[in-house]
Amino acid sequence: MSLPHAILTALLEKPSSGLELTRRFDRSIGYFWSASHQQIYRELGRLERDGLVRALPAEKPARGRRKEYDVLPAGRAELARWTAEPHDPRPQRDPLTLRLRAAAVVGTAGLRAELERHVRLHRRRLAEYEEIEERDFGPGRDAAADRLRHLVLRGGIAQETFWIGWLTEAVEELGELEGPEGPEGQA
Amino acid sequence: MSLPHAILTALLEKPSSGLELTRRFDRSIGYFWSASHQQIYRELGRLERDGLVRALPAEKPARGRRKEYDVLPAGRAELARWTAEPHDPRPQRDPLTLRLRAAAVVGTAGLRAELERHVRLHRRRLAEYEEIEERDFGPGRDAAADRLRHLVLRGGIAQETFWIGWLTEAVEELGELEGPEGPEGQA
DNA sequence: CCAAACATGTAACGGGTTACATGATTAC
DNA sequence: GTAATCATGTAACCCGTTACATGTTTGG
Repeated sequence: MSLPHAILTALLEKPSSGLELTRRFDRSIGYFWSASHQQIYRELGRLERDGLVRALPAEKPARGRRKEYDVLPAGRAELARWTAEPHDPRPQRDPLTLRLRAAAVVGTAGLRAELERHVRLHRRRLAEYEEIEERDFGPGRDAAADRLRHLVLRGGIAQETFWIGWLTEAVEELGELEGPEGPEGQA
Repeated sequence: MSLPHAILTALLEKPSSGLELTRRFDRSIGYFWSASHQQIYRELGRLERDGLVRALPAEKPARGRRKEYDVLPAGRAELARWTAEPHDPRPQRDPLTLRLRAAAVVGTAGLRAELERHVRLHRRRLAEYEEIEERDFGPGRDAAADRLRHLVLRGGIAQETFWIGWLTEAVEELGELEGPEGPEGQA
């Protein structure tokens, strides 16, 4: 039950239409909570029905017409409640690790290239983060109000750094198992 | 679409009943792919229907009677296919990070204690991993066949280490924002 | 005999994904 | 006018969660 709270957070930062939210869930917010436009419209409907957000009055509301939302007091209260409430970490589900375990049984054919591809993806993501850090939190720009935002960004950077390091180790390990000639299939 | 493949991997490692699988998904496999018994029974039914696994013949199959499964050739082939196939990393969804971002808008009240609780949870998980590492991969015990399993475990250890480090930093940051007297609510 | 533990399920529901539908605005 | 783009939606499906149901074996 986090999507509504992600939307409330986004709308408190800046009132938006569904499409604008979708765009923001592809960038900053999407770095730690992604959502498709279908999810967002469905959830906006519920939040409006439940009195947590409202659509700003438009002259002629209709399908295809831009609808801007902002957060009502009840929405802000609900977000504050949820933020302070304890939640256990979600159960782990990492397909790539699972595939390594599977490879121990059915063979490592093809996995090495895939791991290298993931290294590249994580490197790209890390570069994005570092660019944002330099732009938004460079020397002399770290305003006190942005401390939490910077903290979150550093978390993303550390996370990507972890992936790159571990995946690189995994590639080396597979290399030793497979030998220099390439994959051998069934181990 | 990873649950069936997690089950196939588990069954190839060792043919099991539904309940045994459930137990294993609470320990080793569950460290990177968790599943409830309801999920497991539902999925075992589908895998059997699709000819990927079979229930070992029992004299009188009935509800409440133990049913042991093992993997058919088609199941092994499907697992090998899936393991080698490219898959993009899943979209990020981290509620704790989201809550930090929300806290930047509605205030940090209560969050510090929650972060400290998460640090404790991750420390405990890390201790489990390190215990397993010492038991299974201690000096002189690192057989070549277990290289991949050890690699996966080191990944878990690095991941937990990342969380502990970042969350500790987050606690300090909140401490500075809130001051020594405690939370102040709305920032 | 009865309780506890073992063991296998069913049903309902919400979230996330994919595919598709429809209307409005803008640029050519 | 019409094609592209902006913008909001609907429908169907599967996965994961929660709650509940039912039968079997074991120990006292």
